[in-house]
Amino acid sequence: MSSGDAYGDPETRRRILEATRELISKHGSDLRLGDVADRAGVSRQTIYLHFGDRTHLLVALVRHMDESLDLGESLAHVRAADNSSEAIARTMELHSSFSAAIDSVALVLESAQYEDEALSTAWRDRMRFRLGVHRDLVQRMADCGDLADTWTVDAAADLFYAVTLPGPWRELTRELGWSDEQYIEGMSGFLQRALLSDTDEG
Amino acid sequence: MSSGDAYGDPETRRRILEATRELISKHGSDLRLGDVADRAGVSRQTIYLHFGDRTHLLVALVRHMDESLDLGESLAHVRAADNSSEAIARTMELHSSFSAAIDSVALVLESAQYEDEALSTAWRDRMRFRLGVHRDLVQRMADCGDLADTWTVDAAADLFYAVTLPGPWRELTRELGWSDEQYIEGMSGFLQRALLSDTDEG
DNA sequence: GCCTTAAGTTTACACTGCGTAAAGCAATCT
DNA sequence: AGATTGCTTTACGCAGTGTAAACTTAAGGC
Repeated sequence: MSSGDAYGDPETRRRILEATRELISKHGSDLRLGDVADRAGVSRQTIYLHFGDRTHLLVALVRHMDESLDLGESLAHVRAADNSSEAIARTMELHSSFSAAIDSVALVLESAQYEDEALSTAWRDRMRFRLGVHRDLVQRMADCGDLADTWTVDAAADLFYAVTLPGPWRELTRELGWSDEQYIEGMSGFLQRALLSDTDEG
Repeated sequence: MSSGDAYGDPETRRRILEATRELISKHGSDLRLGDVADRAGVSRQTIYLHFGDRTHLLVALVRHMDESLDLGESLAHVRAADNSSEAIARTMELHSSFSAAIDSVALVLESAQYEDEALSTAWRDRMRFRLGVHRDLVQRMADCGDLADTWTVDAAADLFYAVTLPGPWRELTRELGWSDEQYIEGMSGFLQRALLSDTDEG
């Protein structure tokens, strides 16, 4: 009912998802399905026909955004870095642009996940993937001998991941007035000092 | 109507706030005022008499928790540390116990702040205070010459603050299975390496 | 003892947003 | 022509918030 078998015209579906994304970025979690319908140029019931309920609309939105953002290319660029310091810097560049793009949706999903089973799994899926990316990165650092002795790969990966969550990004850039550059520079330096061995920090 | 002039019996007020806290830790942001009333042994209308509406109940809860937690003592213990490394470690101990105590409420407030003016100011007030505590701490490090040259006091304070927000704590301890000790140890080491000058990391 | 005020209860109701149900309409397939 | 698909329209049930008004109970003033 929810995942594979899409009801109706894919174009209509897409328009609804786009409308949802736009309204979330304006009104956060208190978006009304009626407004989404209006914005998509569709009746409210159509949303129910396509997605079943509010929750599954948001779940679909997560997938939709992942698909439309096409992470693969950016990740390849990170992996192409020829030293650990540069890899961290490129990761933070990616985080910066990515966070800005998904923040309003992330905010809603983050907070809804603890009240909603389906949303929770969708969001945690995403986060697991994110964690995996960081783990690979840290593993590479370790393989090069760049990871400081203090850290196991797992511990460093978890910290790298946790510290670059949307929350801290939001606080620094949205509340404390850091520019994108400041965030990238600051966090990169922070992580390089914390994770890499003292010999080659950059 | 909301802040200074408290309506009714302070004891009743306290019971309502306690009930709110307990129910939030169970049901998160979808607590129902009816349930709060039941739990507090009071009619639903009494809540409205005391707090006006749902929002101002939550605002009052923020103040209530701050008062009941009595931060002062713990902060004194942090300041009594005789080197920067130890100060960071003690800060993380404080964060650990504190985060666990307020997490469920923090989660609700964090997410609601972007939809609700009154809640937003209440929560940001709290966060400003938190930031100030970290800034003082970093200032002390700088005064001792322990802060790494890379950092200005402001940048280091912002990062210290942002990285120790409830979000990362929640992710590490709740989702990635870190124990309290692991969080304290891991984050302390992380911050010490990142912020302190290379000569004396501990 | 009587009056007043404060604190809280009870009942009732309006409003909003979610979700469901059913009938109808237009286009397309066969 | 008949059936299916995609969507609309109208209608309704339900839960939770917030408001209003009338009633109860207890404490204080004098």
